[in-house]
Amino acid sequence: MASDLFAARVEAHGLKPKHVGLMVVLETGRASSQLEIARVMGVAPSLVVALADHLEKLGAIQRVRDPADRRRQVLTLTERGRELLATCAELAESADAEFAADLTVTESVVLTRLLDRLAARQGLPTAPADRL
Amino acid sequence: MASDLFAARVEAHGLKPKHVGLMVVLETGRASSQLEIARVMGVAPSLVVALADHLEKLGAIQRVRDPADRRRQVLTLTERGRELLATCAELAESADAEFAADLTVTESVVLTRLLDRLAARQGLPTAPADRL
DNA sequence: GCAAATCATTCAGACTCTGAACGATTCACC
DNA sequence: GGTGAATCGTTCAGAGTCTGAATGATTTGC
Repeated sequence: MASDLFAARVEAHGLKPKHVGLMVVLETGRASSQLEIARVMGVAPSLVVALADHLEKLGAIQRVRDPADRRRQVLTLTERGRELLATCAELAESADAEFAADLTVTESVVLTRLLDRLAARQGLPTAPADRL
Repeated sequence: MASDLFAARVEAHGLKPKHVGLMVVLETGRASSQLEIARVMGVAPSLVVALADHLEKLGAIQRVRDPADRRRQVLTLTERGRELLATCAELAESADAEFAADLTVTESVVLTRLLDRLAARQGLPTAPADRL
């Protein structure tokens, strides 16, 4: 619904919503290896490879072999990645704001609180990562 | 979110969410020719062809050339189609109910009213056709 | 040490949807 | 009335996204 708006805008930064989702996972420290990320995001590991390839090419993340287990690739956000993520957070907020433009303040507060509770119940992150 | 649940369940009836969306459009009389349907649903006309083909094969709709303009195909719901649609409506409601299981009654009422207003503002049908 | 399991990667393919053609029909206009 | 432009449905090739099986590298269990 409003995610389409968000998707269109992050595209200007060379990103798809799933790329942002991956960065959110990294930022919140919910996973570091690619397989963990795949599980958290609910997608196939092969897709994480493609997403990480792109993010690495953009300079948003770093891929480092875990010295303790050299099968694992440890992904970390770079400074550039954090900048990008901050920009995307702003885009998400403004998209939400536009979408809920004709709600009163109290209404929108009520709405976001209800949705947060539903998201939590669903085992999802409470943050704006519901746009994968 | 909850639409995934809905999608999985209508699949048991040989339908995708878009098929249900098309039937809702017919039921609400918002369009009859295929091109109108495409515009209302926001999809390409060629997709409507495929959706209608499938629904016709299931016996849910009828395709009749408009006598007044023989370029147009007029789609109408059959009795079987109305039955299917009723079943889908139940599925949608139960999926919603499960999804909002741990909300109080007043909370869920507030939520649906807010979402309805947002949908209306967006020019969407107020009905459960937000699952396209 | 060696077999089995684990992680990342590649690749083919399924699925959904779009846009450009094309045939049939209707409309505008002279 | 007749002709060219527009409209509707349809087909088809292809883009985009995602999955699952196969492969290679590495680690773990025993």
